[in-house]
Amino acid sequence: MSSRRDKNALFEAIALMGKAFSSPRRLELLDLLAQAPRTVDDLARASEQSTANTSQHLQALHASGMVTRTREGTSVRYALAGDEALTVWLALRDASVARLAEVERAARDYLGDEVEVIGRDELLTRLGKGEVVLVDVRPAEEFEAGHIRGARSIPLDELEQRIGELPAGREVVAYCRGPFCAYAHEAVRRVKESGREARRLEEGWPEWRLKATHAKRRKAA
Amino acid sequence: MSSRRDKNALFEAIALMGKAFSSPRRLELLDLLAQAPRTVDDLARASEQSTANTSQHLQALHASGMVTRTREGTSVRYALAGDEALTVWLALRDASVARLAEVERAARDYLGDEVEVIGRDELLTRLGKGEVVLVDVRPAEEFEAGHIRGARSIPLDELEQRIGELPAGREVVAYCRGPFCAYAHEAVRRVKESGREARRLEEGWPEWRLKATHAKRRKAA
DNA sequence: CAAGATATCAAGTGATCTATTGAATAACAA
DNA sequence: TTGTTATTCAATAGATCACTTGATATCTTG
Repeated sequence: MSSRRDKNALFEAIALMGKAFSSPRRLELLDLLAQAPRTVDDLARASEQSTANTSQHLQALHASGMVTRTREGTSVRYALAGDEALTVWLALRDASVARLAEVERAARDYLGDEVEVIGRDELLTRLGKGEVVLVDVRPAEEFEAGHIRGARSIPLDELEQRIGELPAGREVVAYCRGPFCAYAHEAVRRVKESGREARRLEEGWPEWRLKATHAKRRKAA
Repeated sequence: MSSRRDKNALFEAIALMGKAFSSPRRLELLDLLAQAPRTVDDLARASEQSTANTSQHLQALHASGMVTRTREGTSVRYALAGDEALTVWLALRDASVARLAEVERAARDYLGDEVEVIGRDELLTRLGKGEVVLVDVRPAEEFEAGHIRGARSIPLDELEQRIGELPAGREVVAYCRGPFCAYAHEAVRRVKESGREARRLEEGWPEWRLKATHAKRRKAA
């Protein structure tokens, strides 16, 4: 009992999953998969790297237990492996923001000026009163794979044309993939330019969904 | 806006923290630090590796933002960097158990036969009724650094001599560092050999503490 | 200030990881 | 079958990482 060999084996096994988080490319793939399942080719295009390299990283992620893989005709669809996997990724992301100044700096550079935010609770109460209109500005496929109840889909690149669709007199709230996603920031800026009130939802879709299922489970118990 | 360079920088910054989890040695150090702050020398002994190597890994962990460092006279004390850090580590640990068969196998080899467990809620109600006696079987320093309210400290290697201290007629519940810690398993086996009822608490100290502070915060809000 | 303990640094070696290239395979459609 | 598309494999060069050894720096105590 308590043998060094067994203990090493245990931590080596955990490190197998840990390796998933040691490469920026893999993290970007995880971030994309947190929105919706995708094919290799799709992920390669979205992360702007070669297909071969994407495939190799995806295989590494699969070996680490973070993603699942299903063949669909000629292509292969990868998906995040359950809520545990999502939870780890979100925890790492949040911890890195909290503890590493580099991440905050990089995020500021990437996202541009901060815009006003609204939190989960306030959004829910104002949505209930019909005071706001909630817009999902991610690409349409991601909206279809899952979205916040009551949101309408206007992908960022259609916002300019379709801004008239939004009912007047209500504040606009935009959300996208998460705190590092530039879409909602940009959307809020554009809506405000058109002379309307707008804020960004603090949460992105993955963390919203996770909190929602937790709440449901707590209620059920 | 939305430039590839900035996006890469962002994920590279997060991967800085991610690298903390890619080495089994570092994971073992994190696991130890989740119990209590410790000095380099102490950690080197506990993880059975050279001081120089331990120091290097600890510096890597420090660079990754997972641990803090304070000089104390001639030695340096490392500690986990806040609840965010603990949360990531626990999330990774749990996800790896859920997703990787290798971890379960390694854990079984290390821990030996499973013993009966008791959950958080049942323990709390039975503790309230005075039906159980809760024993912390970790080393005394870890008990001193923090423990479950109402527990008494009997380190595993003193259990044999001190087993008489335990009030008769009450079930014994033992806990230690977490699901991969062999102390509680072994303690339960020994207590049962002496003819008393005993179970192992499912949670270890770090996750118990984290849940407790969450509950407190929810209450405060 | 000298001695002793603790931690870190520096250099080196073997191992592992990353991204690239071009070839190989699998599923499908004509 | 043959061609087309999507994915994976194999080989490789360069970079990074892990661990060792021996020297160095820092703080405390006598």
